[in-house]
Amino acid sequence: MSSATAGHRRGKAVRDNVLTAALNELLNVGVDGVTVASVAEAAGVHVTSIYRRWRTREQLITDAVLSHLDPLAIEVPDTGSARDDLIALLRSLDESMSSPQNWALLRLATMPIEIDRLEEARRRITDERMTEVATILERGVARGEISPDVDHRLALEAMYGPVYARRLLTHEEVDEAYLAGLVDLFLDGIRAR
Amino acid sequence: MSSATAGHRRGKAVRDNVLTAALNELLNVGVDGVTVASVAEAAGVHVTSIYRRWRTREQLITDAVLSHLDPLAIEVPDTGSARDDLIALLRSLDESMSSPQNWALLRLATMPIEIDRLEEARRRITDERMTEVATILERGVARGEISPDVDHRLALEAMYGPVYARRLLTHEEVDEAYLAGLVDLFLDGIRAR
DNA sequence: TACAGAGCGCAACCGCACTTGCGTTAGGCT
DNA sequence: AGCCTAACGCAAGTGCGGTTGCGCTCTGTA
Repeated sequence: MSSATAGHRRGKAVRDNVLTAALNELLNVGVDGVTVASVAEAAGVHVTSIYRRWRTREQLITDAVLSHLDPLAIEVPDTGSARDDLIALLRSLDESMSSPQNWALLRLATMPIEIDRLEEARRRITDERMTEVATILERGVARGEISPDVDHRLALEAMYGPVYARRLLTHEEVDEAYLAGLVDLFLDGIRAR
Repeated sequence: MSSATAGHRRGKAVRDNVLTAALNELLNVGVDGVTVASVAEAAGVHVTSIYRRWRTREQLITDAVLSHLDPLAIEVPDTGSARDDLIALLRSLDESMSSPQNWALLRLATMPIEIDRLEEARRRITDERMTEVATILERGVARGEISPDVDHRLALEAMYGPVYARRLLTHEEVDEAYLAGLVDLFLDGIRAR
């Protein structure tokens, strides 16, 4: 009794069923189309059982997305030129937002909910991206293309920000010319010389 | 009858009452706290009448925000240095997001709703900001600080993007050091020289 | 003044998120 | 084997967003 595993252990199965059902619903009908009732039915579980484990619909969706997170597994681009590497990096960021899961994750992040796991996942993803941008920049430094005293974290935010803004805010298209223009701007700066 | 003003003209009063009531509710309880019922009660109007004019709660809120939009009326900073001007510009952008109205507008923009007036308002605000950044950059060019062949629109997006991203996505603090770092990055670029 | 019809009040209704209370079942433990 | 109890099933209910149909009321116009 003193152990944490008192009572039934069917809980695990229920949890797994619900989460996969929720993810399927999410991929089929989108973030806004997911209803707790439909998830419950698809999982062969009662609505009450869902609300016992997840307090809100948002937490359920968040958990479903996080527990089946796509392994980013990005090939760090290595074209031989820092400029092209950075463009490829931004393109891969933009393309990743086409995935329903990642898009759902992004939209959840914009909502005024404090979910620790969300915060943690965002940080994890950011860290992965950080290593990529670090690799690219360091290769660029070795080639003499990139200044050695660049704050990687700041550069990451500066380059990702506009792409996020277009996707989330203005909903404008993110085409190749835009990405190239951004990277060139970041490379050369706007200062006169 | 052939005129567009057939029937009652009480409509105008109802519309105004509802919109100001909605805005008050918005300022008091926040975007998510606004309920159509409470707005109706505060406006002395029935819920049905609201739904006749605005199809959804989102459209009501959007209309309320847009019809009472804060006149931006930004003083274009003129510190004598393009760097400080740009920092001040970003700071004023960030501060504007502290306003409940502007914050509501921003959050509405991130939602998957197609509201023409929202699109239009965003464009209008962007255009106003564009003239500011253009002024700053041109003054910088005249002083020899800024390169003359900078795409103003791209520069605007590039500098605003990270600020938006922090506010909307990571919810990290936007402090003076961050803004200064961003501006310096944009000024000098990351290319080695 | 009287008509016409647009605009509003009103009530009833649906769907969904979320809650509560209680009965039931399925494990782990002695 | 048999108890204990956590976890689930179930039913009923609340509140809010959104919709519909009908009847009344007010106002511009004939």
